[in-house]
Order: sequence, then C-alpha cells, then structure tokens
Amino acid sequence: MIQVCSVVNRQEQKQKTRRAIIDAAFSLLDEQRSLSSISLREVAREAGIAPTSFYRHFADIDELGLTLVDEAGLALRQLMRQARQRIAKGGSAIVTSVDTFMEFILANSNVFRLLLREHTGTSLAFRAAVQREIQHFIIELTDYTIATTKLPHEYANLQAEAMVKMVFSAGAEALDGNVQQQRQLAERVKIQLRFIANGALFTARKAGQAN
Amino acid sequence: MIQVCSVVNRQEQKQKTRRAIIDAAFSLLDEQRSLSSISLREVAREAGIAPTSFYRHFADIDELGLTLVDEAGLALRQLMRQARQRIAKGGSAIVTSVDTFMEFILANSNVFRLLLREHTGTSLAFRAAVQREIQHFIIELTDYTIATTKLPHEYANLQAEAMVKMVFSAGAEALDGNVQQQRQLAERVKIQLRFIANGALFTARKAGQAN
DNA sequence: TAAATTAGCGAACACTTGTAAGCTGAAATT
DNA sequence: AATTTCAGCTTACAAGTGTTCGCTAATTTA
Repeated sequence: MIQVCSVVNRQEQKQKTRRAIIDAAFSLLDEQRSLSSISLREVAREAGIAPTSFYRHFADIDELGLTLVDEAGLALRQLMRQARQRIAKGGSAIVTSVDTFMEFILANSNVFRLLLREHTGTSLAFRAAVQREIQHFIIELTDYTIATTKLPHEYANLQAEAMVKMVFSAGAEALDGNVQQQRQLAERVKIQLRFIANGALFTARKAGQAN
Repeated sequence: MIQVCSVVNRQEQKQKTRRAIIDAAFSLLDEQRSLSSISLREVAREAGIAPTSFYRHFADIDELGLTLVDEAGLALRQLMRQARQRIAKGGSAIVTSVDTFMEFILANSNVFRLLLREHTGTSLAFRAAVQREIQHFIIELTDYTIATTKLPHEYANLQAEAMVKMVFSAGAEALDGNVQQQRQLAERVKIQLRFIANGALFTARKAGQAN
C-alpha cells in the first residue's frame, strides 16, 4: 500500500537531496573547475551531506556528470525554443539568434562552460554526450533552414553545422571577455553567419545550374 | 672560466633532462588526460627522475604547462609554413590547407589535443596562451587572404577567423572518429570553407557597391 | 688542487581523495 | 503494532598528492 500523505515524504526528500547535489556540482563548475576536477567529497560538502551519502543517489561521479550534461543539453534546447519565439515576433533570424544565445550563455555561464569544456574533455562518454546535444541543435537548425530558405537538405545541413560551430566558438571566447568584447564578438559572428548564409545560397545555386 | 669540453657537459645534461620531462608530459596527454589532471609525480616517473628533481627545471607544473603550449603553438606555425609550400606547388588553397591540417593533427594528436583542451580548459593563463597561438594563425591567414584575393582587411580578417574556427572545430571532431569519418569531415569542412569564401566575397562586393 | 656550485635523490610532512563497513532513526509496509 | 526499508551518518583505510629539507656526487670555477 502506498502512503500518499505523510509528515515528510521520503521520495520527495530524496529528490530534494538529489537536486542539492546537482546544484552543488553546477555551482562548483566555475571558470577554473571541470567535471574531472571536482571531487565527490567537494560536491558532498557543497550539497551539505556526508561524502558517503552521495552513493545513495549516484553510482559514481561519472553518473552525476552525465546527468549534468543532460540538464545542460535540455537548457540548450529551451534556449532554441526561446529564440524561435523571438524570431517569429519579427526581426532578423541571425541577429535574434545570436543575441538570444549570447544572453543565455552569459546568464548561465556555468551551464555553457560545462558543455564547452566537456566537448573537448578527457572523458569519451562526456564528449559523446555533448556531441549528441550539439547534433540536436544542428538538426533543429537544419529543419528551420529548409523551411525558410528552400535550400536542399545537404546544403542546409552543412550551413547549419557551420553556423552552430561558429556561434559556439564565439560563445567560448565571450566567456573570457568583458562586456565590450562580448558585444564586438556578437557583431563579428553575425557578419560571419551572413558569409555562411550567402555562401551556401551561392554555392547551392551554382550547383543547381550545373545540373 | 668556461670549461668547453668535458666528459659530460652539465648544461647539456640538464637540457636533456628538461627535454625528457617535456616529452614525458606530452606522452601522458592522451585522450583521457589534460594538463590539469597530470600530476608532477606522474611526469617525473615517466621522465625517469625523482619527483623533487622536477623543481630543478620548472618552478611548478604550470610553468611546464605553458612551455608545452608554446611548443604546440610552434608546431602549429610550422604546419602553416608547410601548407603554404604545398599551395605554392599548385592546387586549391582550401583543399591543400585542410588536407595538411588533418594530416598534422592525426600524426601529432597529443599536440593538437593539448591546444584544443586547454583552449577551453580550467586555467585562464593556458586559455590565453592558446588564444594567442590561434590569433597568430588567424593573422597569418588574413595576410595570405589579402595577398591573394584583394579583399579589404576587415573582411579578410573576418573570413580568416571564421575559417580557422571551422577547421579547428572539424579537427576536434576528427580526433574521435575513424578514418572514414575523418575523410568525410575533411570534405564537409572544405565545402563549408567555400561557403565562407564565397560569402565573404559576395558580402564585400555588396558593401562596395553601396558606397 | 681546493672551493663552490648544482642536478638529482630519499625520507618525511600534511594534505585530499574514493570508498567500504556498519549503525541509526524515521518512514513505509504488512 | 510489528516489521522492513533505506537516506544519511561516523569511522576508517589505503593510495596518491605537492613540497620541504638535507644529503651526495660530480662538474665547474678559482
């Protein structure tokens, strides 16, 4: 029989602690810590539990790591939804997307840093997990590109991939810069995205003529 | 008085040990180790010296790290020289550059991995050092672009930056792929570089007409 | 030849780390 | 009401860390 209501629900409390662990880990991932460099004991300390209690929630610290990557990926997809809503309200897709992205990574720098760092990190599993999230991003942008520009799938995909990589690269640089440098980076990457958009269109047309 | 010839020159021997330390560190930087995760004792063990002897050559492990980044950057610039020589012998600049780059990073994966990893790593000093090396790369490519395409400096620089970022990004992905995936990545990035080249040309022309 | 320098070593220090074992008390089940 | 479950704790241990100290032996200098 399931006890629906009690003074303190056990499952609920466990979820709370789990959340505390995850939040503690994110808070530790500042500009000088990576997943591989934070220790179980440190996370436990920050979460306010005994080191050994950690094991009641995760098999090891790698399992926590994958959870963090998943959460970060989720945040990324929400970001994309937000960008699309803004684009629908009018304005350039490129300008709106870049501005939305930049706002996000500066407001959630630890989340973005996690993805960035583990993308080139020491764990193959983490690298693969981040790569998957980026691929989601690229696929969504590919679909959007096909819908709005009628570019053939192959070109739309190449364009989307190039754009995502450029934006991520600019984002990485922005994390270490001051506000002025960040603004400049945003403007530069917008122009570079136009290069790519124009170039893809031009190349696709030329290929179309050849047939 | 300087003793020019002796059975074993002391300075020479010291340089040899220093080299052994550097080589040991590079050999430890495989796909699952980063600068921040290799320990002084580990490097010493690999180099065949006592942990405490390390201090006779470097103040701390960070100083070793910066030396490694410098060496890696040097290798990168030599790579670029090699690419230019090949381009001069004929063939597309994009195709030749990408092929040369891909050959290099697969043959010297630990060197490239170091740059890649520390570019987004936990040490601000390392990140800055890598960023400087990449900037060198971009500046050289900008100059080359101006010389060969007569693009205005601003556009040439934006184009060069975009290209370098794309190639580095593809290189990072290549490190985790098999031979077939690496070939595919190379082909894709070549097309994407054409997007950028064509797009920059188109955008620059349009801006020129507007004036 | 005598003195000074120094690359390298071993021992020892005060940490931090992951994780195993076993206990406790409260919630959930019967 | 009696029993089971289990989140969280304390204690403990072996292994690894960076770094200090003082020594040795050989090269370099005077």
